[in-house]
Amino acid sequence: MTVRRRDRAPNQADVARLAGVSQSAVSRVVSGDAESARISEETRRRIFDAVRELGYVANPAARAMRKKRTNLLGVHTFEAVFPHAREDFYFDFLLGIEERAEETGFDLVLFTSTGAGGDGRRMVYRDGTNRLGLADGSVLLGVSTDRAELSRLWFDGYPFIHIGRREVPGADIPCVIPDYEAVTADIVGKLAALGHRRFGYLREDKEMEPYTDRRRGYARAVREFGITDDSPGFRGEPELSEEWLDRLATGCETAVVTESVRLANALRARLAARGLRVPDDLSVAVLEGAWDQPDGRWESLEIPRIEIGRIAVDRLIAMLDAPGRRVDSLLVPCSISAGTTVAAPGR
Amino acid sequence: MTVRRRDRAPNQADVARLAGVSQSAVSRVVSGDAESARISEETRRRIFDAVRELGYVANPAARAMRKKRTNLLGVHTFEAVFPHAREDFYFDFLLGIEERAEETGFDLVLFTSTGAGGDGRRMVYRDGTNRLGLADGSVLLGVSTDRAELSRLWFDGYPFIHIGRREVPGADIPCVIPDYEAVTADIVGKLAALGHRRFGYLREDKEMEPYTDRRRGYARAVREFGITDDSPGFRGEPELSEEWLDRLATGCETAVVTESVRLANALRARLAARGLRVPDDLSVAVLEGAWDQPDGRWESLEIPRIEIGRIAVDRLIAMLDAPGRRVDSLLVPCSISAGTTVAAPGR
DNA sequence: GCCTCTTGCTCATACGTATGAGCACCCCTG
DNA sequence: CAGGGGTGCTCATACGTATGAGCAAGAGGC
Repeated sequence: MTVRRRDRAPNQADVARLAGVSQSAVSRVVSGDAESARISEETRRRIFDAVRELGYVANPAARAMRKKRTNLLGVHTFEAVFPHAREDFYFDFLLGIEERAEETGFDLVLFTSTGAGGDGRRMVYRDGTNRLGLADGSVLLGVSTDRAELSRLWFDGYPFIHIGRREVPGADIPCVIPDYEAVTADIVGKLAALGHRRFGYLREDKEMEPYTDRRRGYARAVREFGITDDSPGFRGEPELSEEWLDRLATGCETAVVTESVRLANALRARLAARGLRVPDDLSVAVLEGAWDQPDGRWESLEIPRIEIGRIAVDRLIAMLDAPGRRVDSLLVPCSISAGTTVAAPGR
Repeated sequence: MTVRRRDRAPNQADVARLAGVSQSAVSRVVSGDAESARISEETRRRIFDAVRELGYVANPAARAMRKKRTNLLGVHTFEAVFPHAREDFYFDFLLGIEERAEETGFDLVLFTSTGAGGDGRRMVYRDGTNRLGLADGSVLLGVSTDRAELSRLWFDGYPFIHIGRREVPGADIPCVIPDYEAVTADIVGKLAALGHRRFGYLREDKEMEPYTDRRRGYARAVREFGITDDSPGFRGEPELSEEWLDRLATGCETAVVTESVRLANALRARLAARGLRVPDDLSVAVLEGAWDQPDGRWESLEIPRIEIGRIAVDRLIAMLDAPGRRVDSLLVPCSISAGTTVAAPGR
């Protein structure tokens, strides 16, 4: 006998015909539902024989439509490019998500097509379709989160979880949140323990939650440790101005906390131009995860990204298992990554 | 008015009711089919209004079931763990696949669940379901390819493409293949041009296509360049024996070609134990992609992995667009990655 | 011999979308 | 005003699976 490659996949009806039973009997047996206990051993065998002979496999789309579950978890980023480079901020989150999806038996959909509009924006809703809808639930991430889409997703009752805190009025977005507030206070505490009393704060020109969290943590630490900070950043101005650099040069402040590696690098360069060195003349700590730099490691944060990815998947699955039940956001502690850019105040 | 979070997603029937038209009119308008041109501007507007009001989005499962297209491309590896680490052999393939999927407007499903059986094996067919079936087509990769599953997929008419050559009797597996044969001949040619005439060949103890391809290329080069090779590896024995090392120590052979970095490293270590150095006493080339080593770069291959990933996606899409049409396998040229482990024969 | 319970199935329908066929109406032409 | 042709929709059905309801046959009890 010659096996022919077939063009149409067999369905349960085909199996049923061959086994001499009804389609529903086939469904009961192959899907292993509760009623299937009441199918005789003999019939069951005949059905499985037919399944094997025809090479039947369930149609996932039909199954998904009927059961309203696809066993897929989605991953969507609002950035223009899907973050797949190792260096990328988001890569480790993806790693954790993947690991946990694999362990829990879900497949993962990377929603890359949502960016194919050509306008550089990634949209959830496009052409009258919520692409995420294909997945039972999704993990969202990205700095440029679209609040309107987040809000709509929530009101649509779509199960999702966001990595990083995002707030939308009226909605109650479930997030897994690196605890920037606490670790910021910790890092200030560490500097205070070294003897620093006069601080400067250098902020990004952004008003998103991750930054306001850091600022809240910083402000709290300032109160708590009796620190003096008259820097523009602390008052809310994002400038790294000549005047402030001049003032730093006077040695008035002994420590500066910056919101990003970018700012820290800029600060160091401008200080160097004035003959000042880090950490000898000024201690600098960075409030984000910092890769190794050519000239030493920044005192910075360690965000447990893989862990956060895993947690996000777990919480998402919890939402799927208990629809309707609200899932709270979760703070995940971060640690301090010791670097070579802080020291006891020199003078 | 207070917006309530809804529990059930609206469907076309809901939209139709609100707009005062039939469900099919809604389908025609929102899916933008050919007939939709024959819906009046006025009705179209009413439908879109209703769509907006209800927040309707098409159900992807139902749409997939009806159109038999999900706009999803799958990625399946036969390895136990999904290759997501940068260092991983497969990572760059994934990168290319992702890039191209994004550009062509497909989403990507990472079939991670296929490994959740707990037995360490990744299966396509499990629990009476071909998980890949959810995607319109899939890219398969992995060294430990399961021939039986490959064969079954092919006879089932499922559109897929394999990265790396794999042959299954009776089936006609479409592959995207790094051209190991040609680049192996090239690398031998390069050594021959340096003046090497007596070669040794060190083989892995595996009989898979990627290795037979290399061996074929090597054998061809041996004929073509008039090379002498009496090594065990060339005759088919995978041993790195003491006797052969002794013989190498006599300086009889001036160049050795190995099938893997692993073997090359072992060779170098054993040579060093005999006081021989690479490339001073012996030139060594490696027939696979080699990361940088602590002690210099191996003369080796450069496999255009990203490019291969991209090509795989393109060919897969071609299969989807022309079902039934057979798609040939494609050889992709590799280049030589110059290293520090070959030199002109010294003596 | 009648009733009830259990076993082992089948029937019928729902899920949401897409689409060929068809129908009513209007406009135009001769 | 008959006939033809377009316009703008609706009807009905298919896709493949899952599942509540139901039915026939046999077992068991009185």
